[in-house]
Amino acid sequence: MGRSPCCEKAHTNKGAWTKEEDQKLISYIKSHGEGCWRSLPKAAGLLRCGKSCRLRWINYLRPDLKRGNFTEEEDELIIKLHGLLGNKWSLIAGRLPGRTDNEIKNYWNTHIKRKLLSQGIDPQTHGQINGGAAAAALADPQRQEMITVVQDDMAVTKTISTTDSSYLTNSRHDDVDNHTGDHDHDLDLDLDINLDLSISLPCCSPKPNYSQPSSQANPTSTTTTAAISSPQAICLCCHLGFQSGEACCSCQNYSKSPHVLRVMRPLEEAQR
DNA sequence: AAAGTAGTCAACCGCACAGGC
DNA sequence: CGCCTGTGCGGTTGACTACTT
Repeated sequence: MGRSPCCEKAHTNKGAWTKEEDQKLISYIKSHGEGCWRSLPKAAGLLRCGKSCRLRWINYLRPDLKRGNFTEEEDELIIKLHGLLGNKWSLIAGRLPGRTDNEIKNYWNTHIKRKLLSQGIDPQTHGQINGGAAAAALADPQRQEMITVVQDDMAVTKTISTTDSSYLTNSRHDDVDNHTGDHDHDLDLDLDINLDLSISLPCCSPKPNYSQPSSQANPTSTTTTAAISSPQAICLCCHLGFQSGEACCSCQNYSKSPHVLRVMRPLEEAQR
């Protein structure tokens, strides 16, 4: 069937953005807010495709972007998150305040890949290039990552078994829902998933939407989850090597900030 | 100084999904 | 239920810059 083009390409500019275009986009979004990207270019007086506007805003013009070099801590976090999530750049970016998926993707491809290769680590499997130990560990059928999800508004949780290693290597954010559908027996509940992982750098600058009234409307009922209350689980942050309170905001602040996803694993696995 | 090469990163492309109709 | 639209994502490209010869 084929999709219709996202815009009338014959009348749109392409390539690098000019300062004038940037200014138009910024001032339009400042006064009207984000959203409705398809109609935005016309409304803002831009000869650009809506997708192009969105990309420009998200990757370059957004005021909360942190420009500049990545820190060692960010490096570490990206590597660890990539080991867990694969090429899910948007999810990884969600854990790095002020960084965009495109930026992280570029950084991965230009810096981290090379860094890992020079250390003899396969950037895809995160295993030793000659041994592949980590990849083997990932494929271990005994391995069970317990992901406890705290959903923003519904104030409910669910636990996902990720015995299937494809969950870690192939799933998109939205595939998780498919995954849950395919493995209902692994689930406690059949609900939507908020993939807002509660992993972040020590600075832990909160995302703006965390403070939205709707998210805070009912914080108390979400604070108790099976994983939290269970002594048989540890926080992924801790598992990844961060000391409690160092990078793991959720360990310390979880009860205060329930709108997080905690990736947990059984204690016996962690103790192995 | 010029040419060639490598590295970086903004931007584009195509695909998939959600939701409305 | 199927089609269509809007949006977001990951992969890729290509322009620009830095470095080397």
